[in-house]
Amino acid sequence: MTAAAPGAPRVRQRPEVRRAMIVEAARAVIVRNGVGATGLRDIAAEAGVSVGTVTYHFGSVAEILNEVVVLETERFYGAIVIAVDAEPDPVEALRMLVAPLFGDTEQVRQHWRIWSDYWTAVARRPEVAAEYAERIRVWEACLVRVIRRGADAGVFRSGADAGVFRSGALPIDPDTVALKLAAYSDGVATQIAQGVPGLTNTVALSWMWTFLAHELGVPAVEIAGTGHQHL
Amino acid sequence: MTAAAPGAPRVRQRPEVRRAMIVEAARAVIVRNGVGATGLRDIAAEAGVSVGTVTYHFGSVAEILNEVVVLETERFYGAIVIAVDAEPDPVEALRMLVAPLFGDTEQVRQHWRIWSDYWTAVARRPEVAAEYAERIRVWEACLVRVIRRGADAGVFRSGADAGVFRSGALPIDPDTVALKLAAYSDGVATQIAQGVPGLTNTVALSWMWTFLAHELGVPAVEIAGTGHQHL
Amino acid sequence: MTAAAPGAPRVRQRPEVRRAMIVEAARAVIVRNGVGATGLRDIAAEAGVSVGTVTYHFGSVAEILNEVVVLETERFYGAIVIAVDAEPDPVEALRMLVAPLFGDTEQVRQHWRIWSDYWTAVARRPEVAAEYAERIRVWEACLVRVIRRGADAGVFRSGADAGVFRSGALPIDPDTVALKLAAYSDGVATQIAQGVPGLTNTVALSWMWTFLAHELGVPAVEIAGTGHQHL
Amino acid sequence: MTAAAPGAPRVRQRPEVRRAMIVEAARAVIVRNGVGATGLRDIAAEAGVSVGTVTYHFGSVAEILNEVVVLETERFYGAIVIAVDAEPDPVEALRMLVAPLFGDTEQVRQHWRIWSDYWTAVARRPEVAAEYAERIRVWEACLVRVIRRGADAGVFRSGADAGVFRSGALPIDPDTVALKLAAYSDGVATQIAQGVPGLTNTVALSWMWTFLAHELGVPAVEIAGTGHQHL
DNA sequence: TATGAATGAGAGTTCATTCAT
DNA sequence: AATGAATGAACTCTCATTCAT
Repeated sequence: MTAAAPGAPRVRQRPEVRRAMIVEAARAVIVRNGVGATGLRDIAAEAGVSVGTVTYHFGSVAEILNEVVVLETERFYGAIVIAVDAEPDPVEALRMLVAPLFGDTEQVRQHWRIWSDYWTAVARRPEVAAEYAERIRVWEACLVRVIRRGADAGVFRSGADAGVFRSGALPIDPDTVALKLAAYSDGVATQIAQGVPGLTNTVALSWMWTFLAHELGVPAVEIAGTGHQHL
Repeated sequence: MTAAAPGAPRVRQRPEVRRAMIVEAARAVIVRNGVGATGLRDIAAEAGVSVGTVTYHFGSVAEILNEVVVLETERFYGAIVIAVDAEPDPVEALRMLVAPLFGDTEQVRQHWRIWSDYWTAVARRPEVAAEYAERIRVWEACLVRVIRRGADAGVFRSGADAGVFRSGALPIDPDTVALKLAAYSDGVATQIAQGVPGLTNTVALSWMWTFLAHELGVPAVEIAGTGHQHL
Repeated sequence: MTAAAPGAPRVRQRPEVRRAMIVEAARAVIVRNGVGATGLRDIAAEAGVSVGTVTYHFGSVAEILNEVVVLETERFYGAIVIAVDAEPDPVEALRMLVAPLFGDTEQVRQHWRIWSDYWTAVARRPEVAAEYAERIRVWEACLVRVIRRGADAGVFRSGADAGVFRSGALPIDPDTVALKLAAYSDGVATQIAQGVPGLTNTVALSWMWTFLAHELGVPAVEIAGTGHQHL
Repeated sequence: MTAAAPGAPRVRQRPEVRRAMIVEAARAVIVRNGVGATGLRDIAAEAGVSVGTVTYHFGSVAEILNEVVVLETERFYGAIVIAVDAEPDPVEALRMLVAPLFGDTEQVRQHWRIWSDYWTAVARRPEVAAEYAERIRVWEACLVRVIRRGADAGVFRSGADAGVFRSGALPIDPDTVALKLAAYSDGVATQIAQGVPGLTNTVALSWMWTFLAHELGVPAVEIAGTGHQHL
């Protein structure tokens, strides 16, 4: 709880500062209680301000929730995407992009919690999602770029049927592979969030490497061991 | 609408019958509006009974939602699981178990809608999930059995690193592979539900086959072509 | 205050009964505080029920206000209009219709209070007014009928310019005269509501008779004296 | 919109100037939205100042509304009253005083809009009305003076019962006649505001002349024709 | 068994007013 | 003189739950 003591002196903040504080508070409430249980009064209490202050700075609760997700996205992926786009080696870029998804930190766990809640909340409101989709899908867009670079450079090769039948070199479709990986990582993160025993972030990450090894033919060398341990 | 005609005499039903009718009505409302927008009044109206009748038979709305998911699970997977367990050929059993996930029918779409909504709603209430986990995870449990049979029979082989480096025969862990597939299928179904362009059930199913080809070495013959088409 | 004591036992009423009780309570609040100061909680308190009960029976506060005006209209004018339409003598019918407007009773004062408030509140929402206009304008419609009967029978004659210049028999337009009288009575009632000194209902009524004497040539015999007394 | 350009430097104004600007803005908002929908923020936005500035100059929103009506009254009636009091001929003076009430201009329509809204709003607050009554009733007070002059000069004569029975010369009560006309004009203006079909300002004015012809015996010559046309 | 009127806490939102700057 | 961030009470409306019938 960051909530100010009752009767605390009224402190003025510039709007962008106060907005940021409120969004931060809302993020904390969402992480603790979930999007569905995040109300105006919870946010205000967490931010240590009155409800009036919250509605003064935001037109609606939905606007706050959207801001939280946008903030979360920028904070979580912003630096990563920049670094990845600057990395010349596609294989290394791929590692830099995927590894943070299942880092073993509280920040990662909170990220997935916000993410999964938000998607379900907006699933029935596609018009809301559309407005934010572009800003939110930065990770996936970056992944597409990385895959394309690797495919063009010839370091990624389609392994879709590797070991099953003798296919020649199939062309890689970056959009498809990116979507597959996004779906897979989302699904795995959801399972983790539900507390499946033995499914840690480390294990999840090894699964991603295995998946990419099949899809793009990249070696899953460094952490090869972890992928095979029993759950 | 299943709602009874207005003014129709409401017949007395035995509790289990009335409960089933209400759960059926609740399922319809969830499919139409989503779990988050399913209220007591909606359920009662859909069932053609009063709100009092609903609360007479159920202790809370949450209980109804749980029942819906249990019913959905039994209905969707019940016959499949029995047939799969009776199928001697593990490869055929695997096909029988996975194919229905992304059949191109309204029933399948409704199933995923209920499923994804429920998990997110329930993610914050692990005690609820635990009570129902066993009954809900029948598909996954069946998958574990099938994989174990195939592994024991030697028809499934670890293809985790197939085509990447020359690994010898790694042991298959049925629980792990089942969990992976469950996560993947959930993630893909969520993407479909959000209307990703080009991502149809047919495409999704081909992705599952590809995934299993890598994980278990089973040939993805029948529908091999679809998996490679551009999204 | 009709409000029930706190903790009073929950009493069930049939919907139409409860609705009527709530409308009655809303009427009392409007009379006391005005339409603009009539809120959900005031109505509930006055009716001795919870706010939930009010919203259970009415979809919105606006619906209640409309019901109050409709009730008020029917109660105030219903019997009068029937009697007037049954009265064969147009002059007598006219007296029966106009006299109640400024009867010296609390009911009449309340009526004008509700009436004036409602019209102003609704003036900016013509679509609301339209729905209720027909039911509300029963008095004016009845007046039109009476004037037409009297004009047809030749007992009313245009006195628009009587005493000013020698006009022959001008045709009477019932709609116009009715509208004039409605406007005049509304205006006078508004002045009374604002507590103009010396302006009583009795005086106001004499003004109506004088007005009609000029417009329709009916003698203002009975109360002729009062019209000339100094305010 | 009178609102200042965004980002424009806000000049310091002397209090009476700023007050006048705010009252002017409030008038515009009232005309556009009605008294009931005129809030502090609307006024501030319209005036191009902050809410703080508005409350710095005015103790409450009600005070602003009162000022608007006082301003409106002075502006609408001020010059008229002066001219009327300077006009030696009572009949001509009467014409000069009544004609502007239903002139066919936007200004007139705005005036009645403000006027009717205000009266209903303050009807429940007699203490407010009292404070402003004197300043607001300037028109009525002037009318009283004109009638008295005309009566004293013998050019107005009581026509209360003209054409009905042969009364001798009844004494005219200027206060009563003025109040009657005020009530009538208010009532008719309210009907116009509600959009009664066919009821234009021109027709309304002819009604006023007819009314005064009866009450004071003045000929309704100039526009005599319009008073009789069918609505 | 079944009903549905009644409840009241809690939701988001509005808004006149306060006051530190 | 002017600002505008901050306040909190009050608003309408929703809804799962209770319980007398």
